[in-house]
Amino acid sequence: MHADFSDSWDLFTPEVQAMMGVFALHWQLEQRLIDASLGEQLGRSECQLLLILARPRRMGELARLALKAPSVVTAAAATLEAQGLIRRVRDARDGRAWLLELTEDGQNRRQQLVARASAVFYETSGLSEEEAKLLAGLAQKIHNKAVQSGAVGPCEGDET
Amino acid sequence: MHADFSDSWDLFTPEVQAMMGVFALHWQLEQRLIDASLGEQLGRSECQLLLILARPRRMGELARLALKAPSVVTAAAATLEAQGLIRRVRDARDGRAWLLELTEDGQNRRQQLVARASAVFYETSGLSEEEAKLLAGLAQKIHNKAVQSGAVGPCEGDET
DNA sequence: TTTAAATACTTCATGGTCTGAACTATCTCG
DNA sequence: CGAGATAGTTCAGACCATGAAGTATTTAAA
Repeated sequence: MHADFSDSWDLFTPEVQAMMGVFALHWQLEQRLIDASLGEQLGRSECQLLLILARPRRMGELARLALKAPSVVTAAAATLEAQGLIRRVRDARDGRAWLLELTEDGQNRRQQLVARASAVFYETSGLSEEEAKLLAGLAQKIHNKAVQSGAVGPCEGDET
Repeated sequence: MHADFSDSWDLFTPEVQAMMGVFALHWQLEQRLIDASLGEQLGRSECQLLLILARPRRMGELARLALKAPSVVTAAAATLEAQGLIRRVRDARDGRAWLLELTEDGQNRRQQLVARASAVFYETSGLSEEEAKLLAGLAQKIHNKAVQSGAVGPCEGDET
């Protein structure tokens, strides 16, 4: 159809162009990832958490990394736990905090999700593997910066 | 801040890394753009529409380009019109369709928004101008592809 | 010309997701 | 021990998007 920007993409500044690409990719990824995850009750937050959980993390950490409110993580964790994908363990170093870690099922499920995400990524972005790596490089900078600005918190002692 | 991935970013595949950067940037941009637009009643959709409206477009076109349902565009257009930022004109070539075009106020508002978006973009992404251009290049491919897959329409051949 | 089907947009009810405030439990420090 | 900070939880309300049904207009066939 004639609904692309081939005629007027140049009317946008590079920054706006970048934004529109980001919006488009984000929308497609979320949409198709969730559609693909049907059969289980995984929503957006659950998928995102699963992706981030490459290794055990505290819930507060997860909230900051996913740029979500803590209450969202609580809800998502409850869902994931109910499906046996994660386990909650008290943080030995701070009895207030929970560590979320993947069960064996969770690890399998995560692998599937990562594979699915890669496929969807290439399908919807149309990028080559090299371009994807390029984007990944930019992404690291972006994500780090975003997490920092999002993390308004003055140093809390959750580190040591 | 201890909540970054400096310790484990490499645990993710490049595709997942890219996704996480995209998610982060998208979230920040939407959030901060809307916060900045307070004082007027501009929501996410309204901002997005304003950005796309570099030149008059039909509502259906806008829906496809923004990857939203037509009803969302209807609602957003009503808001923008109520604020005097856009004007609705019947498409001379098809009396069923409306063309949305910016009023003079709308053009000013759009310029502000673009400027604001650029600022927010650099602040939250931490990218250089060159990197932004790089990202913009990838973005065009992405957006085109996304719009195409989204446009399931029985529309005649834009090849493919 | 008349009529049926397709298209562009609108309206509305519904559901999903996020936010923010108030709450419990635990830790830290004096 | 007690005050204040921090980690997580709960819940109500707002926001946004979806999808089905409705109106107006065009297109094309009878």
